[in-house]
Amino acid sequence: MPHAPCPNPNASGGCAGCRVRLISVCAVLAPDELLALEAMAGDTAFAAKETLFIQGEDADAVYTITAGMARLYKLLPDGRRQIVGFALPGDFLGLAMRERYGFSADAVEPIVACRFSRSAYSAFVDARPHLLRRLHEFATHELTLAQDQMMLLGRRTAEEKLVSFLLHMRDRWARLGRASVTVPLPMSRQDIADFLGLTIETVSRTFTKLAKDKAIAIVPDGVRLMNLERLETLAAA
Amino acid sequence: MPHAPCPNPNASGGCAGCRVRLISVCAVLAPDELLALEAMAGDTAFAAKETLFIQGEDADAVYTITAGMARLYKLLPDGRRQIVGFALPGDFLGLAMRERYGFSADAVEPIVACRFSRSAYSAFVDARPHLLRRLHEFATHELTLAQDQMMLLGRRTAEEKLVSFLLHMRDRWARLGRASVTVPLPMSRQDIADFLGLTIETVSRTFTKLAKDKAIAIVPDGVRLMNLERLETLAAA
DNA sequence: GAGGGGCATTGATCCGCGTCAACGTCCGGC
DNA sequence: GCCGGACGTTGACGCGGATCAATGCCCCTC
Repeated sequence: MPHAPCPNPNASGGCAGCRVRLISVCAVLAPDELLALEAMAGDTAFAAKETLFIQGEDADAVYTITAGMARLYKLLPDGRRQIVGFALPGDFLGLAMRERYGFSADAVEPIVACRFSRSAYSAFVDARPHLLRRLHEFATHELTLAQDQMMLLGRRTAEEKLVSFLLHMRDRWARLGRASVTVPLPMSRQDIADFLGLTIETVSRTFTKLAKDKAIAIVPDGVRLMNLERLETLAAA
Repeated sequence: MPHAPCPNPNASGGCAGCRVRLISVCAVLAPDELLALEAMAGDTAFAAKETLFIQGEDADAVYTITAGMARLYKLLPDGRRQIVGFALPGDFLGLAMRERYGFSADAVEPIVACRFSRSAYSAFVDARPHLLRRLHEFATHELTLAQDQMMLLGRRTAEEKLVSFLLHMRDRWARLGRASVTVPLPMSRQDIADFLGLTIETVSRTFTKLAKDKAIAIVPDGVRLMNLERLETLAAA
């Protein structure tokens, strides 16, 4: 549920002034289309740990994240969890546009998201093939990432998994204009473990080992990449 | 490379008579569009183990499989392999429509595939939003399957992996009109292992264990599901 | 600033699956 | 019908990462 004081980053300027517009699906929309979209959009804020939606629920809304990070995950009946992705500003939730959500999503840290009713958004897309094309590009990009993640989960060691993850996160932050050797990791160790198919203890031990080897330095809410060459060798192997 | 005697299943009737048309992306095309598509199509046959394309190559063609099974896989520099999917009749290879192939594909058994040059196909799609929509549905379906596979690879045990795989293959054959408790498995044990993130020995041992438990029976080129209830319990857990 | 709860780290031990090795089975060729 | 090679199965053993358990470290609350 949206929280009361909504620090809407789009408040001034609307969609045209949205700071994630150019990296989101909205980048392909013309000014008049942005205005039409704006009429459908509802900005919502979510507190840390708050739920956006749950796997199996009626998919009545789609979202573009404008601030913060969400985790997307599936659960087994016995509680085992697999995080299938982390959503950052500019990311679109609801590519599938199915009747029901295929995974659950909740906020790692406070989030602001642009919300659309699925039926309205679907009609909007149907009338705009260039937006559909954009959505398809996003979907195939996600599919490629998912296949990379299959390789990681099925065939890589714990150390390779963690290093690949760090380099991947660095690249994602870089695309958001936050290129740095310091990689923010707002998610918990448990989240990282559930993304990489490991346990929290193995994640922690592997971080410690990499830090001992001076490949990384552990800093508050993230890591600093100290030896990129070595890290890239570990990830490539 | 295509082999000489090409047993083209579409030869009589063209696209309109294609036996996978209604389950392929082509199902949404009108008769006149099928004729236009037919002019672009080239049917090709591949022998078992023959390569359709290799990861990283220029993606100059897209395919719809019309007969046989292909394996889609990624390799690490040291030879570790992850199979990201098996393609069956009706499946489309080239959803991404990127400059380069994101994975390699080769024939598990003799294949017949409908081949299109990527540039021509891309132009064809651009002029037909309903086909783009169909491709997007295929892409999001693949994405959902990929996320299920992430759950399987990251969080399931060897036995759960194998049972889930068997039930999944049964459902795929069923959608092709070959519903049966006997599940054909034309791929090798090594292929199954590389799909499930296991070794060939573990796959073999797990098959033997399931057969000893009378949950399955191992038959030439497949398995017979003997105790569906038990198998479904194992897969759900 | 004392208490407490959530998260992370570290150590000891265990075990599922990988590794290594031997053997069996099928099948195609000559 | 014998041979050879590819593929599959089975057994013995080892290891990477899971499990179990204790401790540490924040940070929040009162």
